[in-house]
Amino acid sequence: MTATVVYKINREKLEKAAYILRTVAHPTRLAIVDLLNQNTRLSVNEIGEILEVEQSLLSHHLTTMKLKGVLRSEKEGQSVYYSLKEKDIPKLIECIENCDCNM
Amino acid sequence: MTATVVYKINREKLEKAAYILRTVAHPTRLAIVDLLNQNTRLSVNEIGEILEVEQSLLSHHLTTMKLKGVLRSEKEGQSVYYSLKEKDIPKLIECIENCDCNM
DNA sequence: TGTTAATATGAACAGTTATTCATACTTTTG
DNA sequence: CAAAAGTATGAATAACTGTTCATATTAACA
Repeated sequence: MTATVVYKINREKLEKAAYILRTVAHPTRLAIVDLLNQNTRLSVNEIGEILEVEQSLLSHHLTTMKLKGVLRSEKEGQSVYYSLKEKDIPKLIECIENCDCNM
Repeated sequence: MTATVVYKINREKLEKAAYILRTVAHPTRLAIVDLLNQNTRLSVNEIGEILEVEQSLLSHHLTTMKLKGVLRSEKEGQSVYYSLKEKDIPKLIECIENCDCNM
């Protein structure tokens, strides 16, 4: 017997969502999103100091997040400033923060 | 010069959040969450039929999600019914669905 | 112009995750 | 009680991801 349930989200949307979630599903990267949600923009250096992440590793994270459409960057002198490209993403973080679940 | 920003989320919370996100950051698993959000509970069989996922693969996914605290299960006869353990998770999905971003 | 600061890049490796396949377990039914 | 239905398990492998290290690039500055 077939279940009488109609499935409503399409594959494409699911793939996209999963893609974004994967991009953000990392402690450091979550921290970056949170940080950039509070500060509009920060240089790589500043982020590195605040989060205490090694230069190269941080750069890799930032590059990835930019590549995947989560961040944008603008160069100014020697510094590169990163900011959130998608304002919807912090909402995700908010959900998680406000959730007092025992997971 | 040190950035004048205080960082507010702690490591532990970030790890937890990333852990949950990783668990859910997969098209099939997102679909499962969405499905169980609309239907309170479904058997493995039903989920498999609706999503057209192979038995063993689905079982692996469900087991993982249960193990990580996202789902719960109850056996009834031959069937095993899965349901959402954490009601906060669908909120994440909602965020994603309502987001018309170009990510 | 040579040195320093800020950031990026790429290769290498380790670790994790997804998928498949074969098989096992448990419950129902003929 | 044998067969079928529903589900789980474990091993094997492939694919992906995170991290480190060494090095490159670019801009500022003495």
